[in-house]
Amino acid sequence: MPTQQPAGLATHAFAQLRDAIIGGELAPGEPLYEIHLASQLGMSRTPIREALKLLAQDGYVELLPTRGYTVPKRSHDDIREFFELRAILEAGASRHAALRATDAEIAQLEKLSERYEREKNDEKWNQLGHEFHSLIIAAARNSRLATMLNSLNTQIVISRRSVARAADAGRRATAIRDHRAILDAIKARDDVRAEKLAGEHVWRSYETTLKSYSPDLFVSKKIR
Amino acid sequence: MPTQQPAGLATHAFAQLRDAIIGGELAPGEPLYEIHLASQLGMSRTPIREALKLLAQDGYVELLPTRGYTVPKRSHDDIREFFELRAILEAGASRHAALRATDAEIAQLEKLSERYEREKNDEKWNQLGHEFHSLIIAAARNSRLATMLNSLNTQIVISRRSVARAADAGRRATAIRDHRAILDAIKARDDVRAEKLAGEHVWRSYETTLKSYSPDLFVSKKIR
DNA sequence: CAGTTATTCTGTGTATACACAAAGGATACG
DNA sequence: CGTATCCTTTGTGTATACACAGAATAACTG
Repeated sequence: MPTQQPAGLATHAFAQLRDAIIGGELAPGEPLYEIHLASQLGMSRTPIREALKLLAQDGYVELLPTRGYTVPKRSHDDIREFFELRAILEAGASRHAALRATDAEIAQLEKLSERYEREKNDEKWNQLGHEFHSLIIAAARNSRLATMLNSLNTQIVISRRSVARAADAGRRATAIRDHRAILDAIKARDDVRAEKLAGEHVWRSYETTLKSYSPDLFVSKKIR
Repeated sequence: MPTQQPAGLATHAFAQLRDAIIGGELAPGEPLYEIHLASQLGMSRTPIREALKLLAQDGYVELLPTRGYTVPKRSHDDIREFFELRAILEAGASRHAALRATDAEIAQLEKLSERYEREKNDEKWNQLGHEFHSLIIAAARNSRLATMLNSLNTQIVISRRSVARAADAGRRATAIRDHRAILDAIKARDDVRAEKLAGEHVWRSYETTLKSYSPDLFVSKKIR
């Protein structure tokens, strides 16, 4: 039996709405009305309200003055901010992970990495990549950092959904090479290199995302 | 006339409670009851509830299973996480600020820095230091990063309040030297150096905070 | 017919009543 | 006197009713 600790309608509404937004069933720009959602989810306005307030604080929805909630549209500047932040945090996490990961964690990373390199199915491949990052984050031993990064990563997923991008072969090879390099740095306990590589890795994924988001506006920049 | 845009009792309650926690009027470990706070602030439970939920998400209060809210006690591990996170973010902000700050912003930083070095009053001196950091964060051009850092910084203030520390002469001199060095790096548009210096600066402030928090448990570590 | 003003309609903001679960203490029983 | 059970108390979780503000629309006027 899974963890059945808090329950609560508000929690349920939160998860339900968040997944709907991530899944793309609620498109950006779409208005969200408490009353409507309440009847739709079979509960009163109160728990819906709480869920929306929480979602708003995480950036999943936006509250217009007194006119209601909407799923926000992401501007190019928003995308940039997301990835900058993620690059900073992921780099920091990798640095700490290089110094703090247990041998068992490193072995697990190695295993994950091998499966990652072999996996053909796009969906599963993405999932494995996500697990790899999560494990590094866990090894960094900073719960607040972990919470932020996880929230940020799911939000970035939203941005990607909105452009229906493809995982072409080139991107795949690059990602695999990046992951391998980061793992090697962690195994060598080289925190400085792990930090640098993780930052560059995120930056590269930013470039591909941006490219598919709006090809004509894309300009290549030097990685630092 | 000041900005009178959102208003709302919930917003008011949020600010009121947050300031009470920061100010130390609500001590860590103290239980917070919706009903009590409601009558105390002259409003109903509803806006109080919202404020508490939001405060909980920011880490200002903690929600026990179904037994109510409390102001959380900070463990040494919490303090470490705070400062690690702040070091990572502040370093990243400084790096971007070095590349993006306008000449006007740099001039303003220069001015602030001079006042900072001269100011004798402890209270005002701290305030100026905070403004210095805020300006750098603003120059980094990342609103999400800014929001996180500001929230984090006020929470760190809480940890400090709880130990009533003194700004001794040594700490003051070190801080002034650090700020000057960071400013120089930004003026030189040297993002790598700015990043490194900002990280080290936060780390040093961690050491002093930890020292005053529990002198006997303090162990000096090498800065990286 | 255009521009201005009422009015209604739709949404959130707030207050309040009730449901329910858990902790603490009193009481009955061994 | 110790222990288990029941009851009361105290708190949050949820539902609902009302207040209020803004936008859209209808009506009115020149």
